[in-house]
Amino acid sequence: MELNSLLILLEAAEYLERRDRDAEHGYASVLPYSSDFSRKKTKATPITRKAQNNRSSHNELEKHRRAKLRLYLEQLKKLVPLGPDSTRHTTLSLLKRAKMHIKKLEEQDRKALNVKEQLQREHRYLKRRLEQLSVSGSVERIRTDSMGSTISTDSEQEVDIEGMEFTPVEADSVDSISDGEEEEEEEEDHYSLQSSSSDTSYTATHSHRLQPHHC
DNA sequence: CACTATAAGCAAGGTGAG
DNA sequence: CTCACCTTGCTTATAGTG
Repeated sequence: MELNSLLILLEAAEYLERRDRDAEHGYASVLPYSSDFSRKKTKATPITRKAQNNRSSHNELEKHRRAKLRLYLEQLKKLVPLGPDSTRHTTLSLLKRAKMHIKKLEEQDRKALNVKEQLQREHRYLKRRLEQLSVSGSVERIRTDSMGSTISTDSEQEVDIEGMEFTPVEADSVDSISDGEEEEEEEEDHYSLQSSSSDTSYTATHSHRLQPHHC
């Protein structure tokens, strides 16, 4: 479905909600037109043949427009997960559901983005650590004097990072991290030096392997 | 540029079905 | 009574014309 149509439908949903709310309070809802716009019926004008033609063609066009609207609603219905009561739904309820669904998707998207950024930071951190260790020859020592428990190849570590799965708890921690995102962004280099909560747990589990000289 | 004609869209009010 | 549909009048945008 075109985004435009969806936006129009969402606006419609908001308008209908507002109208219902306003009706409860006994005052007219604000129309999309100018606020003082009052739709007055004009005095009856004699209906000419031409006017009749115009009118019927206009009716026809209006019918077309409604059909299009119905079509969009049908398409929307396919996109929005409907509840168990999916057999009975009104236009308004469908639009409300669509609105909720979009909000949910936006939230999921935001969370996924946070997780991705977190993983990227960890990836950068580990890369730097690896470089540091290679320079000091630590990696070579690890390879020679350990026969199983330590990391063996770069590719294996790559798999570790890529394969990391975030439990809901981790995702939450990521969320809490994102609250102070701005500071973290500007102090990105500090990431490897200062340990954030998840960082700490990560280095705690991995540092004993990566830093044998500390043992 | 001002005016007019036309098309498209919107909202109000009426109506019938469930 | 609620909802969807229909009709109709009004507004707005755009194209055409003098």
